[in-house]
Amino acid sequence: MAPKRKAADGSQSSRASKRATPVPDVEDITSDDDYSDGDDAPESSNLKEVVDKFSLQSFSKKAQVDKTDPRFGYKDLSSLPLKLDHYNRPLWIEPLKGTITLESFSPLAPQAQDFLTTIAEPLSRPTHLHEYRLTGHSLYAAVSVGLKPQDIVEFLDRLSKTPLPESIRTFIIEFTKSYGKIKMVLRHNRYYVETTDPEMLQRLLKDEVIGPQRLDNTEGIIERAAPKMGGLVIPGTKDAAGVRETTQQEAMAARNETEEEGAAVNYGIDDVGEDDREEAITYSFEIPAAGVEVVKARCQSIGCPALEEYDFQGDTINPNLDMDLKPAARIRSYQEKSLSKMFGNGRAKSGIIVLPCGAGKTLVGITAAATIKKGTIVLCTSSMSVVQWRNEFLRWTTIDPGDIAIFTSDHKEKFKRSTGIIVSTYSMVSQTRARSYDAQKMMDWLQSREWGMMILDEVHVVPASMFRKVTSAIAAQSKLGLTATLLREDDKIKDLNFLIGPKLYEANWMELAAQGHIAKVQCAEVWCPMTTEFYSEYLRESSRKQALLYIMNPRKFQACQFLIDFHEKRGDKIIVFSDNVYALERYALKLNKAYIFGGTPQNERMRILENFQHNEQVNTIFLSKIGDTSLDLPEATCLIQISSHYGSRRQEAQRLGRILRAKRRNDEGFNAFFYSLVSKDTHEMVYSAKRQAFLIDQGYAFKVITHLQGIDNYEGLSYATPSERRELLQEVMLQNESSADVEQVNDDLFSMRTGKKGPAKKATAKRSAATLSGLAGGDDMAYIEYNKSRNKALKDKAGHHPLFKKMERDRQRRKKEREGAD
DNA sequence: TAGGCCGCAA
DNA sequence: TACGATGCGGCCTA
Repeated sequence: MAPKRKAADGSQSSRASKRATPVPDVEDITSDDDYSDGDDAPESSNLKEVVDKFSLQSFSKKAQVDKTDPRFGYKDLSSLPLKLDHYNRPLWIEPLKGTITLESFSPLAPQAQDFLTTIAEPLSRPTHLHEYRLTGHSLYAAVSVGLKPQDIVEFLDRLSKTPLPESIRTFIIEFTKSYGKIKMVLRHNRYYVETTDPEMLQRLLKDEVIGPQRLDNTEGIIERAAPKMGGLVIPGTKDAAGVRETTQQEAMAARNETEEEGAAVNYGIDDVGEDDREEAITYSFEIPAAGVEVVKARCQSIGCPALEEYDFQGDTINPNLDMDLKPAARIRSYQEKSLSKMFGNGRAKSGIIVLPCGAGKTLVGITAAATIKKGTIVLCTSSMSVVQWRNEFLRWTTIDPGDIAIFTSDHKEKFKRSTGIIVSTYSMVSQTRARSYDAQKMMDWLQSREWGMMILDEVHVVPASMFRKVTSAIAAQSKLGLTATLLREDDKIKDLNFLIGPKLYEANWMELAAQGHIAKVQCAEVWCPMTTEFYSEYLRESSRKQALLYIMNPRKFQACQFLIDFHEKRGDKIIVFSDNVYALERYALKLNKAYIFGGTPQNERMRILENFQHNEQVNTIFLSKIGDTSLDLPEATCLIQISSHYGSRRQEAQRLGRILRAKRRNDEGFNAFFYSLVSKDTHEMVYSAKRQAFLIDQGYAFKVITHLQGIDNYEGLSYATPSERRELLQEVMLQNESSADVEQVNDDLFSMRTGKKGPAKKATAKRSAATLSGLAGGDDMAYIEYNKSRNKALKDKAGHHPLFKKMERDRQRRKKEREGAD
């Protein structure tokens, strides 16, 4: 069934999801049957019915009859009547897809923007027009922070230029009717299914799966007043500063419900201006802990997923952790806003917070932990960030160092007292192969405990098949995912909705830059023409080798050299990124700069980074993709990208993130510069366009530079003469061969020995023939000699660089695999 | 304690 | 799309 629906509007929805952080359509909520446990055939068809009933598409069917001209795509609103004072209203609402376009120059825009980020998914936010979309999950997130459907409808109607389309109104009302109505609550360490809607309660009790789960020995249906924000104050906020003196003493003992009259803060959505939650009554019934998974799966499959909330203030069984933010610590407004989405009703909601790099994700996680004050487990991608997290905890909070422990392969600690914080890596926890004895003991311990919160750093890695295991392996009351780039090039990002929870908050990069929290960056794409020699080889080669040709394009090298020199003279600190290690090394050696790649030993890395940070003489470093994630980079102000991983938007965003901390310089209105060097008329252009999509949706404008001013009379430009370029080409072609297919090609070039026969080998031989003919000059001997010494140099290097050994190993292994397959 | 090996990610 | 280059973390061995 799912494929059929997908086929119906596949092209449109997939195109939309490529634009920005992809958002699942309504249909996605349940289309993956393999994830909801215990789904058998009749249930699935039932679930399809329900989902269809609630999908925006089905509401729009009627509207689709009078199809608008397809040339205008889905944004043709010409058939809708305009309100008389439409120029005062900033929203265009599209009835078929639920796309909302905001005129961000309207005076009402700031207010509208706040609201829209709550109820809809941001798709694209360039300077003048912002695009959002209403989806099931966005509405889910909206109701989970306490918004009422009427509020949403009213608000949209008020700001829309056209009367609110009926399809949208129905969608919101019908959808929210069942969505977010059910809450899974843990109170005094007992699990309750809770709802404010008596009808829903009846439906649940009659349900063949959920009904029997109800515990009989309890008092049945429990009625109680819905919780309010009460005395909860998020530490580090302005309110906390005022409240601290008065409440700290009591708070130290235990926060409890009697604190109702404490300095309550309105953490709801201020824009709506109404908070009628006081009188709400909730109904709940208890289920056994073992039934939680079953009930959650069932709720998901009947189209009304249960919100997971943790009533940590009422949790008297899990011991409290003695930890507070240091008095000096203040969190920023957007951090506070994101946390208020999480703690909107005084409980901890599970979900994901998206903040750009350098905007203080760690502090958000730490503040959340300091708010809950229960045992917390933090998971990171690398052991380096494990150490950083621990240090940040010690830096920002009053936690006793003995209460925070590290669990990695070479550090297996437990905290001293009854509760505390554990920092670990995903791979440590999701390991399926044999564990060392210590690790196993540690894992048993982790799994035997109940954690107040699980913080998932770089949460976009969680959907990977291995890492997703962690969510079930460890029992945590609430989960907080943090990431800068909620992006993957596969479609697994939607899995996060049921693995972790909805997206609670996504910051607007441009806004943070305007407020000075992150750097303002000038992005530029520099188009470097290919030299004729390189281009003719490029046209001849297979795609794998084309890549090396456009990376090693001499004009690109010159552009890089020129830009480095230009920015060094301005006093910038420059990072040059290259995914390709060969190019990285060649560029760096030629320009006499330091470079770090995977094979660089740890102490060497430290030495280079140290110098880059403090030594006035070292202003440029070259990094392989090691710099994308796993290096703690010092502040840089200029970034040049010479080669990158195909069309990965995540990588582009992550790299840009490396200069977002830069705030020193402020000439020309920019703090930092981001250059992407692209060889013109090659496939690189296509990738480059794809890569930029995310940043453009965040509002960045890429300036295209086709000619660098002043490069013509620049002294000492490399590869200025044709003979130098030819030499480079020769080198590249040879390196290309040996790096891509060393065994076979070397057989062809340097020995008379005929290798094993096979189709792959034949093709290689043909390619290398073409290569030879393309090289300048007739004296092949000369360059064979040259190549020999080059190989020797590589061999010598192999002594110091594990990479070269490993490369060789991998090559051998692949070769064996190929042969084995034949 | 370093380095080999393996599985995994995107 | 599939592919595959590069890198990482963990366990095991010398």
